[in-house]
Amino acid sequence: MTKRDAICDAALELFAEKGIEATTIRDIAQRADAAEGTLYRHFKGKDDLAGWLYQRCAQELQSRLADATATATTPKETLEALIRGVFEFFGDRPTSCTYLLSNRSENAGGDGEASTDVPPPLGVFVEVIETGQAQGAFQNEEAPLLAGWILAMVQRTVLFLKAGTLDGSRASAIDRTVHGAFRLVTNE
Amino acid sequence: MTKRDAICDAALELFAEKGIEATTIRDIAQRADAAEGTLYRHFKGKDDLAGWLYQRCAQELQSRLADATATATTPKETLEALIRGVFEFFGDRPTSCTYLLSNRSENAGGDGEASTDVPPPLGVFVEVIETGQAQGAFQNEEAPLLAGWILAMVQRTVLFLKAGTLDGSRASAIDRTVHGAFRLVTNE
Amino acid sequence: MTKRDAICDAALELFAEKGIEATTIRDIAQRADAAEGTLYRHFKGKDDLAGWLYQRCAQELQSRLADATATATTPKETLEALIRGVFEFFGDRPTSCTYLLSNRSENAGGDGEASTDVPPPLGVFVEVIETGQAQGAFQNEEAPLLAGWILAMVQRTVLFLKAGTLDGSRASAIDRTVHGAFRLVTNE
Amino acid sequence: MTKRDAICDAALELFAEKGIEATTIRDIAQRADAAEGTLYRHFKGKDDLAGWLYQRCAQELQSRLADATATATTPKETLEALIRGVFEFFGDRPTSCTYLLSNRSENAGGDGEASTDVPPPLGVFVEVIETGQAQGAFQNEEAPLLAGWILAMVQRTVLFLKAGTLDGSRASAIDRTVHGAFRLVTNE
DNA sequence: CATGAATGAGTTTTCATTCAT
DNA sequence: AATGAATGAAAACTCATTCAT
Repeated sequence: MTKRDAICDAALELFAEKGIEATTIRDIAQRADAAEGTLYRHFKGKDDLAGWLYQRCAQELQSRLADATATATTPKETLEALIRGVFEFFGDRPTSCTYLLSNRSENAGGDGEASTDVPPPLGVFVEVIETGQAQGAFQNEEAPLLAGWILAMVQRTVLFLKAGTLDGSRASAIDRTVHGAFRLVTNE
Repeated sequence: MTKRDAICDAALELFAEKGIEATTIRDIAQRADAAEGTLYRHFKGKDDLAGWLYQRCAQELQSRLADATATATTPKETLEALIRGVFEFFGDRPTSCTYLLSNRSENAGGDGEASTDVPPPLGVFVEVIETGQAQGAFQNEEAPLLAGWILAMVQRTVLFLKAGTLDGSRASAIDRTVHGAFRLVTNE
Repeated sequence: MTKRDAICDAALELFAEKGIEATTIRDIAQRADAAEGTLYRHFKGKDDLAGWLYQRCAQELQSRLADATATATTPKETLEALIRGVFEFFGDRPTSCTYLLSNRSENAGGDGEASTDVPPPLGVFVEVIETGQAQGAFQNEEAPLLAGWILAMVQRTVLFLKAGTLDGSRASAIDRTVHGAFRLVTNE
Repeated sequence: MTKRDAICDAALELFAEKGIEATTIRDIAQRADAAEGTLYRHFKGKDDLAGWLYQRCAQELQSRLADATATATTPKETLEALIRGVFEFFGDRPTSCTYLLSNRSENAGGDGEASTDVPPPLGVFVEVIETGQAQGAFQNEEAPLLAGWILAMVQRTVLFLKAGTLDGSRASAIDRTVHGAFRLVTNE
């Protein structure tokens, strides 16, 4: 593992733990066992690093969701695959996910979408919902709003799981979230 | 209006606009037309001020929701009143609401609940949902989870309203959120 | 007791406890149960107050030493009376004494003598010693040096008494200091 | 010479000249020709720096006194060597000595001994005096008290020397202090 | 590539002093 | 006389960034 990777890992952890602003270059360097100056050999600065990590996390989630939907056929199946994909992403890459969903990404994205605190996979959800609506499987609510709601539910469930305040198992929480989302979008 | 109030107002605005960390004491003092030292006569420091504002906002929302539910009789009506109460609070006190729902309050609360990024009114929602479940009006999903989901939906809708990315009117968005929440919790 | 007196008492205590610089106007006002501005009605500022207290303490010690030597006849008796007078002063006015002997008076005196950290009663001691030398009772060492040494011994003994690190009683420590001073100055 | 050393030297000088509280970080940085922030790379803050300097000075004096007593055989000789050692230390390291003896070290030491304003070498003096008492060469007064008195005398003489208020030469003042200490402790 | 001491601008904080009440 | 909120200048401290090694 190169110093660059060590710095990325350390920064991702710290950004997820304390937020970008509260994390200092020295914090990152210490956890990465690197010198402070080394960071500047690979990134323009802290904001650049944060933006880069954000993009990397978003892309990873994106490609993971693409995989998740590959085998699904109906809109309902696809939506379920998407939701499970987000949870899976959280299981495998908890730090990335925490960072991505924590609303801590703040201005890390740089673009306008981030400013509304909507995580990047929103678009995929919107597409699926629109398809479902065209097929009459989903109710006719504004698709971005439905997508936003579902993502918000997932995000909140992830936080509950992290906090350990839910009754059943992790798998059960995921099942219930899928079920909840279906209640929200399906026609009956 | 005293200088203290001016400082509170200025700080609330700035915290909502830019977040706590990005707001400097100087920012606050300038907008409040006060000297920097004046802030320290009334608060221990920025964090103390942020915590105090958080408590004040939370209490205001709390009492507003108490009022909102006063005339409601059935759980369904109460839940609707709560949701509309949150939206109303946002209409009347947009800054307080933005601050409260922005996940920017970060560690301003100081207590455990804040750490899961759950806004304080969660408890009121949980109570109503449990009552509804006892009466057989609401489905038997874990009450805190349902409450969390609904609050997450409301929060997201508020953000969409702020961003102006929704199709219909503000009133329509509120109606649709109430409707969505019902789909989530009611037994058919 | 007037506010002015309360302020003086509070300031003297705090100056003795923490030193002049480490004591804030607010500290004084709080302990005196007075407003911060009240101090400025009676004194020009903190330094003025410190100087005034220093003078008052010094004068009190001075007059006490004058009394103490009133009944003494020989230089030896007078010297003993002076030393006991300083200890007595410390017993009756511990705060004043602490302040006076603490080398904390720093630049409170304003004059040159204070800069060498020599407490004001030095002059009285010098006179007695010179008289004793003229009568052949005391050894012919430079009188200010002898006086400085004796005062230094007394000061150190006072500190030991305050710290409670001495074996015998307070009275015994005083006796022994007198005895030690005699060894230093008498001709056999 | 590194910046760190420059900062230490500058701080020691300023602490000795004006005291710790009256010395600002900017004072130190300017005299050391360093940026203010540089100080914080090496020390936690002013108090940390002061404590570190205090320890360094105390150790230096300690080791110097150890050297001074190496060739002495009798307790009397050793005591003389110690006293001359303190004066020598003052000659070679006037700043360190001034700082150490100035009662300005205030709470810089952090330990209990410093609170009684007793400079660290007290212990060495106590040992020598106890040895002398065991051999019958010194009078049977409490050893720490005798040691405290002698150190107080030396300290006062040093201040007189700095102030230039003594009649004879520096060497003579030292001789006379040794002589005075002997009067205080020897049996006849 | 890697280092970490040094920088200095910006931020927080303190506190003696003033002044309207 | 007494008050205490307000001031603002100065102090302490932080930290992203640079650069010589």
